[in-house]
Amino acid sequence: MVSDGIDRLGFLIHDVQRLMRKRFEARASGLGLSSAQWRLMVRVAKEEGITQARLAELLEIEPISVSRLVDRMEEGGWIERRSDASDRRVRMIFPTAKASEAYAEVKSLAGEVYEVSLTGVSPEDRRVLVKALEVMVENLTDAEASCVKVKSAEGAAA
Amino acid sequence: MVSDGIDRLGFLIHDVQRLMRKRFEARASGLGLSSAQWRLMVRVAKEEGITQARLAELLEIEPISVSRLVDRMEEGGWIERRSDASDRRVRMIFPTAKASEAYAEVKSLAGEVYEVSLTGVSPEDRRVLVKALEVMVENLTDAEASCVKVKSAEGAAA
DNA sequence: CTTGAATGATGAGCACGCTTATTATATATA
DNA sequence: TATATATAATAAGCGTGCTCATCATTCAAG
Repeated sequence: MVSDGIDRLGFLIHDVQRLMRKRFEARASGLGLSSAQWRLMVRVAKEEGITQARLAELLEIEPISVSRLVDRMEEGGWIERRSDASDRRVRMIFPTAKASEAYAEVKSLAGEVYEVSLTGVSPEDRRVLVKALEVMVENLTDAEASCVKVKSAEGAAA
Repeated sequence: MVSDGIDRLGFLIHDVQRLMRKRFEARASGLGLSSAQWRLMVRVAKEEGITQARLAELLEIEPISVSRLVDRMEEGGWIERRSDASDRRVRMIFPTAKASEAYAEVKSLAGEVYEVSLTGVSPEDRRVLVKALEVMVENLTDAEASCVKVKSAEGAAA
């Protein structure tokens, strides 16, 4: 049915993601910051004192993954855990001075990767690309619900 | 400078890849096949008896990663390692009957994921999307060489 | 034949995602 | 008050990528 490259969409997306991450990490490795850590850092910079649970929600990863990521970032001196006096269950996450200083530089690094990857793609096509990717995220996020339903149904049946 | 979404390109690509993988695996979990295993399977189906080293090259992952992946796929009954009489270092990889039987079904599953994710994206925009992704893979593959400091070695020596 | 480099595969151990289960705390309700 | 449920974080252990190191084998030079 599709011979226009759609049948390789998954492979393409996978490759682009892998190559972008690889290149970003080659650039940022001098700082000792991985792409996963950078994603988390962006959220912490936007909302200092954010909780781990909220980070998990925003990053759409599991709380345990945040826990491990924060462990390593705390070890690396990027962020700091502080207790919340009003709710002793939560850990509030703050960027360190080191993180605040590196922020603009890393953001610029990410921008460079985007520019390199989009070389030769027209502004118009860039808009179409971004729009298509946004639609895909929406479609797949919606789809997840029906997916989870199926899964829990399976689980209940089993 | 960029307020058109390009500054979120990495996050978008990351999210789409993660969601597509998640959805594919939710569908294929009944078969016990992960997306990484499926990528390898496609190569093995196209070239039975392919070596692990060649798989690493085609999949652009490290030989050790292929080794582990093949371990689990052999355990899962998807592929079979055979020795090469003419070179006792190599392990030739063959699909099992189970793999051959499942191939069409899994391919169809992948196609479904693509269709879901592209719902609402016009044929024209799909072409632009695929083309842009292909260009990005090229740019990032080229860039990789210049990225690693061995550019001089490659450029001068070659 | 022997030595040494190159190649194919793998082991050890790490990063970052996951599922499942546990602990501590907060909150709603009998 | 006592109990039940919900929430925040973490522990244990797995999959899939990585780097670095190792082993066996092949091949090129001597």
